[in-house]
Amino acid sequence: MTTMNTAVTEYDAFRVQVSVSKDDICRELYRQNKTMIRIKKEAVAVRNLVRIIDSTLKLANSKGFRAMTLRDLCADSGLSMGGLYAYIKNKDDLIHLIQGHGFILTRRTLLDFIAPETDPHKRLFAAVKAHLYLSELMRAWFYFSFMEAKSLPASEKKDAIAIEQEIDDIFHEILEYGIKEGAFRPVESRVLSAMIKALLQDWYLKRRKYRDSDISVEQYAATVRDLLERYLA
Amino acid sequence: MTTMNTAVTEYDAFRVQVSVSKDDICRELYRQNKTMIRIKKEAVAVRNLVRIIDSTLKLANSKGFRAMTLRDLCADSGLSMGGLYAYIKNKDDLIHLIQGHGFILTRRTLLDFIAPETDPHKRLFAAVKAHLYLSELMRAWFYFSFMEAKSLPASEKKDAIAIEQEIDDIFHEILEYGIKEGAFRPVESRVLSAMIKALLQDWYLKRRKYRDSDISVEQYAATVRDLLERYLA
DNA sequence: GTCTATATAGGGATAGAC
DNA sequence: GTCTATCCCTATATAGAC
Repeated sequence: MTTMNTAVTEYDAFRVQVSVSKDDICRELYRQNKTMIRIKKEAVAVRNLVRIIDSTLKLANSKGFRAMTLRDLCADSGLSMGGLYAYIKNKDDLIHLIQGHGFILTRRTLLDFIAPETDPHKRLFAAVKAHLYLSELMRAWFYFSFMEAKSLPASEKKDAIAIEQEIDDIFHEILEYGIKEGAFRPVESRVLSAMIKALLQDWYLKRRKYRDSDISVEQYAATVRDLLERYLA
Repeated sequence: MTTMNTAVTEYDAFRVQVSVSKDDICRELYRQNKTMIRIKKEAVAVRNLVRIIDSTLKLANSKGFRAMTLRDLCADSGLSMGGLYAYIKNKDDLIHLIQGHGFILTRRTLLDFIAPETDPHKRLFAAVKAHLYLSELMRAWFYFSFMEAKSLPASEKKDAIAIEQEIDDIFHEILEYGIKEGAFRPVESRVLSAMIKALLQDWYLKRRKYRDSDISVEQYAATVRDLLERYLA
């Protein structure tokens, strides 16, 4: 490897490693929703899906999904009403389209990143970092999913809750394992894992605040680790 | 005082002390908004305001403010459309009506509860408890304000952000003071106060989860204190 | 002060041209 | 595959009776 002048942060490395590009995700979305989408050419469909999802996230996150009209969406994305309706059969399908990936990707990423770690301390920190870095990378998705969770149709809401629970469980398990191994002192692992999630969530819910205070994702991750290490020591 | 068989928790005592009843708050709201409200008899107005606000919080918190129709609201509150419009001039006034009090009350309560404490440890824990207990007492208000913050008209949004900042500052000040006094080790107090708020917020954002896990507000408060004490030691 | 009935607009959804 | 024009319903808001 050649020497580089620019500082490569751990987050940068993470970004390269997961490499979830908009195009990749929209391509996957297209393939998953071929029955609903009327467009046959993949290249065209993916290009428009990127625009649709970008605009939906932007508008819904700034004024709320319900307050966003499809005319707003068309104006922002450059599509016409007719064009838009080649990709969805109704407005709620936009939620469906967006929702599917965020949480599943989170779960996969968390598991991928803790898998190689056997030491409880390292496992815990790996999970914390994976969650923070991923939500940093896809903060619009995370924010949307959190804010519009109540708008989900019953069936999807159940899925969303289940996946949330799984993420909870990942942290709970790491804590329980660490306690059993004697790496952590015995604590109420249920309460603590809930709190860990609260801290991770704040990173994408209050993104602006942290940006204004010049707090980087690495710094935040380090503080969370520090807080947990001292509590568990 | 006579001895009692039922266990009186600290939270119960808090509730008595702040004694923010729905009626009191709605009476204050009525007086503040006399220009907008067409009803002249205070007793009548307050009774209806209680119903309107109760129903709005209930419906908006379950499906979102925008998704809630005024017909929903009328059905739930028992008022007619005409009746409702004696209290507001448009739907957004409902936000205005509800929003005003929560944060201001929080600030007042926080300051009241930390004022008598001089020891940094006690001050910090008093603020934590005051925030948790108040949000427990008025969780619908807190949840609504958080979720509908983006729907606020620009002028009110500015106020809301300013008050939020003030609450942040209260914690920041306690930490800085404690560090200066040597009661706490030197830490990044900005990051930590942001995290404290994240933990406090989670209590009302994820109320169901904590209820399902049988975690009481006192237990949560104790864990937060423990976490902070160990971090700051 | 409260109700019912009604006006109006705005937004979701579609038909059909190109 | 994409656009424009239009349909139609729903939800806000008001007028006017009681």
